[in-house]
Amino acid sequence: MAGKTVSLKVLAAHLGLTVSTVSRALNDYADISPVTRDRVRKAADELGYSANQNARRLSIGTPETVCYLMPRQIGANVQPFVAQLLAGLGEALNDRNWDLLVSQAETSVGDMTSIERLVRSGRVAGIVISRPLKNDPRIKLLQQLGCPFVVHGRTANSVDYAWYDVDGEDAFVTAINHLERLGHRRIGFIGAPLQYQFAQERLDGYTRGVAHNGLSQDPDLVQIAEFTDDGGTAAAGVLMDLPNPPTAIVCVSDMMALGALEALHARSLTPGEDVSVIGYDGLYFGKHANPPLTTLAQPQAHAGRRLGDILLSIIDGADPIKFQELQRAHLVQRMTDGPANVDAGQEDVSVREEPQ
Amino acid sequence: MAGKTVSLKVLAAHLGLTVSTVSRALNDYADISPVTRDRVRKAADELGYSANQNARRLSIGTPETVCYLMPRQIGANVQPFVAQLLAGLGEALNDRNWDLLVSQAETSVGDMTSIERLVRSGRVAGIVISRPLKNDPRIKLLQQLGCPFVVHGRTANSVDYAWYDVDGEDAFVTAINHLERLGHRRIGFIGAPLQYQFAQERLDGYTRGVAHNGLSQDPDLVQIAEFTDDGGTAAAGVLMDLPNPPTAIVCVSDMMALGALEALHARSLTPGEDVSVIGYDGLYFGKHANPPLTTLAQPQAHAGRRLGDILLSIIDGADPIKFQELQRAHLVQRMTDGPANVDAGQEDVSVREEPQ
DNA sequence: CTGAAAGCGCTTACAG
DNA sequence: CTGAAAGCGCTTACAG
Repeated sequence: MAGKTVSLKVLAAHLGLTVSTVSRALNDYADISPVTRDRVRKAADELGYSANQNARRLSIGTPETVCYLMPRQIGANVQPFVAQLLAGLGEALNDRNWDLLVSQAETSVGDMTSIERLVRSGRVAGIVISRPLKNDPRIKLLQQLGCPFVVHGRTANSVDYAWYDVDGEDAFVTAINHLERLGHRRIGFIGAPLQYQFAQERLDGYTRGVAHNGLSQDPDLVQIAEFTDDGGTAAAGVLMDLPNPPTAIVCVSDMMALGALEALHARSLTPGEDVSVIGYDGLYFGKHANPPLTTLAQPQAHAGRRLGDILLSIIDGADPIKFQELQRAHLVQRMTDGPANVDAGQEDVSVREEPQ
Repeated sequence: MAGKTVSLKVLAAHLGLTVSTVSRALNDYADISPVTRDRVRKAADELGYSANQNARRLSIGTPETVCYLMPRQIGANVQPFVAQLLAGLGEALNDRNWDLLVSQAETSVGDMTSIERLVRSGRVAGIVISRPLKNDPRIKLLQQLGCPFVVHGRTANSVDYAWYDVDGEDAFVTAINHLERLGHRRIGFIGAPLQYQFAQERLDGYTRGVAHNGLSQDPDLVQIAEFTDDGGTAAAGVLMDLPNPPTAIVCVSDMMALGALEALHARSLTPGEDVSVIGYDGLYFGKHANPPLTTLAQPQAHAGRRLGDILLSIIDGADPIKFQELQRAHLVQRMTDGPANVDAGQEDVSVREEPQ
């Protein structure tokens, strides 16, 4: 019923003042008498006045809005981190009463078009993008458009823009070191398509860890598959069916690791005893896997907040390259890592190679 | 480098026309000569012109924007459906080039304030809210403000607004019927705090199913707990430690069901054999639970798209109460449901009641 | 301390 | 078919 929206003009008339005075009173101009200021404030509250933002933003020349470019689903994966990221971004923006827009394009080309439109039509003052490709054309576009942005993740060449990422390479070195201490010498790697930078980074970490520890560098131990649980199952199947299978497997994501567990179960192998498996992401859900999944957990909780703060700083004029922040993942030991059991793998293979 | 944003005025000057003509050419007015129209279009493309939306929307009198009020986390739960919902909403809005805003308040009171501000400041033409309370004050507020909205879920009294929901009551009747056919006579219910309407609905379904099938109506079989996996573990613990424990348990969410599985494992009970467990949500992840979780799956995929379309229809003037859509959940049988095993439960209790 | 006026970048009757 | 002008609802120099 209070459906009628009240404008500055109406409020001013109600007070017997001009819009000019009322506007300045509401915006805390110093040259407004305290008495008037309070009168105006009170009336605004009573009438439920709230400045029309389209008008205000047109006038002040900024959209006071930031856009999160939601990543498309890769494979069948849901994106459990999106809600958390948005909450954090929103928190950062709330502090100055800015708005958060969400956009998701159907295709990569669509992404380019919508970024260009979003910026050119003055709808956003900055953009956050997630999970970039190795060589992501959106970054060059944003730079050309002169639009402030921050990347959640990194590209191959990440020197000249702002990003916030978790050190996947370091994480995989950590995983390999851990497995080496448990006595593993042949460790498999289940990866995702390498056009994603995160996939490449994690493979680099695996490669470095394996070399550094003098472990087997058998190329068959590296399996790239579709970025889903089924991809993980397929890749683990290939690994375990090798003449000389690994005693441990590291996976680029928890979802792929869960798939890998299925492949072990199908071969009557016990994860964590016969074969160790380590995932990546730290999904809460892994706690309830069969058995509970050991994983490299990313510190996701503050990513959104931090990305928001960084973007606002850049919009305020800070130099983007001052914001290149690398977080560390940490190992969360649950039940799928354990001492190397060389026999188990071998035995299994010989059984399958000599059917009854 | 193309950082300069080009305005109508610049474009018009470039063409030797007035902004009036150029604007109408771009907006497909019939009274513009085809030749001019094409010339204008071409120049706009070349200069990368895109109408400033703040100005445009101020002029046409609608924000062309819709807001999704993101639910706060309940307990430790992530909201895996948020990304999917946003994608669907975005799809519906994309068709007319509208924008999607996301807002999350810290508190319920904050929700009220931000809704009022969002509407009064002319930032949004409509709002989508998720997971309402039994008696949700936001709904009355939106009605008073005269702001078009649609609810994802329902309140206790849902006659006079638009909603899109899954029939939780029906789903739980289905679950009870299924378990009854498997021979279960004592079925436990693990619920969430009843201020959420979905929690009440699902309990109603349980109650109805149990009564209809003449099963035990022992009040101890109903356990309300915190809406998390730990809550599920605690509630299942209470149920299984009853003198006469249930042979099956239905849970209001998959997350709580996963917690319940832990309680069974802790008592060396095998889910699906000794005690059946059925969850609700159809989380993909349940596939990898220990053992894979039987669940009532909600048809989530199109919720966002449908909510978006409904909201746009209402904004266009349609009567909200024409949009009250109830979807059905369906049983996804994985490994945690099975024939009643009355002995197991009893045996277990007696063992615990007579320590060695 | 307050008011009158211009301007933000569009759209859209209204003339011609 | 095109142009000149008013208006959307604000903000902000500029007078007084």
